Amino acid sequence: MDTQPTENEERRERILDAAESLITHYGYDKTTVSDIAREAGVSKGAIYLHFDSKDALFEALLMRETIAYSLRWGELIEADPQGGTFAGIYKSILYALQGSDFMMAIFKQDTRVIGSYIRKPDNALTRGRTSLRGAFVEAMQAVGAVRQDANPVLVAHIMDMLSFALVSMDEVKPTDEIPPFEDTIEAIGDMMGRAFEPEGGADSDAGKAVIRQMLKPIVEQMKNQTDETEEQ
Amino acid sequence: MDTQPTENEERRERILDAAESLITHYGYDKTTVSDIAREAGVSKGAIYLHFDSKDALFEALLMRETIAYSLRWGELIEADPQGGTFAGIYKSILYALQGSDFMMAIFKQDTRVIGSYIRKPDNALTRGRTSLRGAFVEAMQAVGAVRQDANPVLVAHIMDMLSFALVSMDEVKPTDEIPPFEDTIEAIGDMMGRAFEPEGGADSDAGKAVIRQMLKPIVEQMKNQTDETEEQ
DNA sequence: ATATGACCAATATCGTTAATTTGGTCATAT
DNA sequence: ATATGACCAAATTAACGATATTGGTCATAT
Repeated sequence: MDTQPTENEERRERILDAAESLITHYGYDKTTVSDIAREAGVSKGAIYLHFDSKDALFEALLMRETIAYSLRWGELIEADPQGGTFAGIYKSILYALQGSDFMMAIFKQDTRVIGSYIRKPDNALTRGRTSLRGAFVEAMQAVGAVRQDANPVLVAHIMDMLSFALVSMDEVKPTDEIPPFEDTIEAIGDMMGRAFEPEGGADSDAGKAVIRQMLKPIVEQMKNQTDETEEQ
Repeated sequence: MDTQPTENEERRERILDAAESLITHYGYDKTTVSDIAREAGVSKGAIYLHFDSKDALFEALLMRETIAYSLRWGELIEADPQGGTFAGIYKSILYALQGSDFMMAIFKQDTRVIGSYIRKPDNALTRGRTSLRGAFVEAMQAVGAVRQDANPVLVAHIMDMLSFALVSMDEVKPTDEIPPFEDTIEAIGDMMGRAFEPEGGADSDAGKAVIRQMLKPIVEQMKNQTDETEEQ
């Protein structure tokens, strides 16, 4: 149970770093395993000591980035005293996208980045896409952070729509007509607060508790993931 | 100044009908001029008596459908006593999309439908995409139908995001996880009302006046369009 | 006058083969 | 033990002439 990464773990991370950079830049299809090996400064064979296949490498990257992304918005929420309100949480979820072109590509299902991976049956993207957000809205409603008369399914769907549109509008409007990322997120947060939070304003701490509860399995899954790696 | 359509106008409409059906179904590239002629029951040469080129035909179709779409939501607004509120107007704008697969494809910039047309420099889709909605929100604000402290540009952008996402979510989520069109529109309308209408609730008639004013040039353009056709 | 469809140049698609690249392996070196 | 990169079968891409299709025209028929 050492906390500092072994040489192996470090190299695994380097490979994933290289893969992330190359795939977000050139896409899954045009990025070859040799490219990743060269970029990571390891031999091609070494890649296969860590991952069963190119697909498995991509899935590991997806897993790592999803977890990192979740932890990132978790931290944003904790850092802000008012971060636990419904609007505050959603804003953090959107803000945390900033800087991760990879996660943005995943959110917009960018076929140029994901390439042929998406077409594979039973892939990690179409699988596991069970509406986690519906449950989140319900939980927020249960602690009084969301208006009681709001429909959780529809609120969750609007959240999905907005996060998708946030990262996709560059394909619809010319860039110079799109407001800055931060401005848009603030406007969305303001709107969500007015529309879905209860009259009196919501309790931030209750919301933070919901988030901690929801992040718990993710953090644990991260540990399992590390264990599995060491088995290989 | 006859009100009933001439034989020529009727045939022009038939051609556009055929084009709309074929293009929404098979896309711009795979729909040939001969296909349109056959479907419309006219010769290929006849098409060129009405339109300069395949591109011009597409642009005429786009124009016709945009005008028809605008008149449709205009009517929906007039028909509803509360249709002139900010939320009411936006709901009508979204409802009017229903039934027109062509307009939906335009809204989502569906490359399968639009095909190579979009790639042409200075086409009718990228041109004329000047933010009409910003002006609309400002006008609504001027008559007190939108909160004074709302940023018109950002409100307009959120409207663009939501309408884009409304017609595009089928590419992100499996169909069975997407709520019915009507339910989503109602939820969006409810949200927009709570978030952007002034406290006391807005005056519906003032909003209708704004809409009439905005539709006026469109209706006139429709007349001009008809005149131009007769010149050709 | 008006509409037609055979006709044409330009472009796109197809069929085929050759050449290259790719994911993945494994004998070898360290 | 561990890492390497030459190596391989499978798949992708390039090349390219043959074929078919397309947008657009115009002599002809009505």
